Amino acid sequence: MEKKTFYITTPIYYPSDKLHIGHTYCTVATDAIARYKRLQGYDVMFLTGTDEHGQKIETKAQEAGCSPQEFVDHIVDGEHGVRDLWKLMNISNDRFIRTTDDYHCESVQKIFKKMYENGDIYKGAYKGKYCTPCESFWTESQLVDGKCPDCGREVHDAEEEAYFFKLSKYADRVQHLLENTDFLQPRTRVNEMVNNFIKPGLEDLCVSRTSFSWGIPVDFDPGHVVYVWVDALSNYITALGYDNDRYNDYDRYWPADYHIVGKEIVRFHSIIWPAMLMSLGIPLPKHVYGHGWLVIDGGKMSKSKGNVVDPYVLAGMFGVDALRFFLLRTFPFGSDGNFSNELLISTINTDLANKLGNLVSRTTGMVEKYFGGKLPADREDASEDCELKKTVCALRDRYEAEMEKLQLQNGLDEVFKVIDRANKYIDETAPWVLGKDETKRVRLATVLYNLLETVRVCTTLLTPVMPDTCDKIFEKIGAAAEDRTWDKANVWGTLCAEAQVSKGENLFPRVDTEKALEQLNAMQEAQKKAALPAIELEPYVEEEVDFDTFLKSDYRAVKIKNCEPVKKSDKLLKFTLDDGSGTDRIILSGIHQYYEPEDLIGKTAIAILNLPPRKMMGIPSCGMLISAVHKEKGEEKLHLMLIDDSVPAGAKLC
RNA sequence: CGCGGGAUAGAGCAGUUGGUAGCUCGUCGGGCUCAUAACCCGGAGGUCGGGGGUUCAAGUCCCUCUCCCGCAACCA
Repeated sequence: MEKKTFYITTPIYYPSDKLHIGHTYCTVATDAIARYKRLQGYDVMFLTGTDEHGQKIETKAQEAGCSPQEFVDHIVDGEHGVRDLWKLMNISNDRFIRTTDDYHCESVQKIFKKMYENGDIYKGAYKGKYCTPCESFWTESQLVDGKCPDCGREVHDAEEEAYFFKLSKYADRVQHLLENTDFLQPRTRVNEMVNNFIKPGLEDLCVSRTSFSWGIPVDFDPGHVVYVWVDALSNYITALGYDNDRYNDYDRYWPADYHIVGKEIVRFHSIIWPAMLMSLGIPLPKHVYGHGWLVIDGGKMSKSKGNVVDPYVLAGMFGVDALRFFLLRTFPFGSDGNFSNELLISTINTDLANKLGNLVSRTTGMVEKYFGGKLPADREDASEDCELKKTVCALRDRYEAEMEKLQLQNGLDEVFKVIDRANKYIDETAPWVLGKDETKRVRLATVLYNLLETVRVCTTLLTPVMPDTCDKIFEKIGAAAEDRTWDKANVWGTLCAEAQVSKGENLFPRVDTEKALEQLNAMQEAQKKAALPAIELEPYVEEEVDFDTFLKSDYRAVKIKNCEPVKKSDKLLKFTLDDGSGTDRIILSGIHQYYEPEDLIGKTAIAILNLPPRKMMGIPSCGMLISAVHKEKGEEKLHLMLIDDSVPAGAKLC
């Protein structure tokens, strides 16, 4: 009989930087689900990979002084790269796709062309804010204080020729999909998508660019490269061989059962991706699951905060399985979870060392101590065994119910309830008392066998989360290959009556919390410092500015007559200035995080007056105050240029 | 101003269709000695963010307010 298939994917990660604990969380979770399905007997296809194109990579490569391809090769295949990380974390992906793979590029060109030919992609103009020195387009919302977020310089309206996908055409069908099916999970994500993106009206989507070149060329229009959406999202089908000859599994595995994605990219997977597939006329994936984030102290993990957690460090200190277990046991999969080293250590000590590890240790220890590692075959049941047996046999179903909802933490919780029960059972039956009475040998053997069986079932169900550790436990309790299956996980009495049992090494040594925390803090501190340059300067402008142009810039000393925060804005301050002309001048400047308004009133600053007026938060700003900017240890620093108060208002700088 | 999420014992969290408020850590007391100073039992500790409403009954449903976090579109 043909096995049922199960196709599951992680996002393809963007290798502009090393991956962190958040990526690891997502991939480990997906891996555990894939392993769970394999355990159940499914024919599983588990895909992960990297999304390697785009301007950011192009820029990063330039900074590193290598080609974009060399840059991504290093991050993906280099030491401590993406592949290394997944190998370390024992990720069982069946396939790994890179969007720079030849077959993927070919397929994407065909997909793009198909959508163009069926009329869903058309040529138009992409309008945005353009920063000439950076050669970058930005959206209004990306701008920092109305300026280029990369270099801080002024941007101007510009447009470039681009291809657009008729996303709007599919808005109704997508809305129906989200609202009336279980396509997008957990359900809480649905409102977010519909209210934020669909109801205000879906705009057509820009799917090509000419402003950078690191991407898949549009084959029928040189100069254009395919922009991220069509390129990246297509990976889920090209990796199966859609429109290419590299693989041949599309018919077998598509549509996908689950795309597991972080909540930040739910939008792309639940709106754009289905619309693209509708356009291509191919079936939609069954589910998109948007998991939560690991946050630190309630806030987002970020490089600038210097609180990014390195999975290599944690796996090295505590072991891969302990880390995998912690990630899946502790956090509810659908919502955010608060990560901390303290929590990690306490989870390892409580669940893994004290409960699971200790249960295995005391059980196997007693089999060795009282029976030399091999139980006799005779049994003598007692009434107190019934409850344990019933609980253990019912465990698989309870676990399955949670796992099917992808509530991994609840599934694990069910297993640990049984482990707790087993530890209690030892207390109730007091084997050490039985051990002192020669006439109770058979009863003692029964108690220990019941414990071994309990351990066997729990271990089977923990395998998807801790594959290596579970193998070790199976070894210790003498479980044969056929005792380790899903089918036997709700059957009592599977383990051979005279199985060879050995105690061996402890599975999870207790962690000395104080020492470990100290070590971690020291490492993270060192890492933080090493990663950040002491002082970072804006890149120098290579291009020359001719003298006449320079002279056109009208820099003047100005007196700050008044200064107040702009309502509803975190950053903007509104300055009322005396520029010597007799008329007040209003300039807005986004420096509230550096200065309090009352500290600036009465000071003398420098402004350029003849910039075209520009509205921010509805208020026109006539000019710009001049500040000196740089970065210290990665932190943006800004100093407003204040000059001697004896300089009169309006004095020209030249 | 918009959208979404959150607020439950000292800390971190769970609470499905409304029906005696749970778990882990910590804390206090007891038990046990097979085990990784672990394990087992018991106690203390909660006006379930504030206010109002529906109901025989609300942590759970409705309204409103306060505070925290995130998102705001072509940015993975």
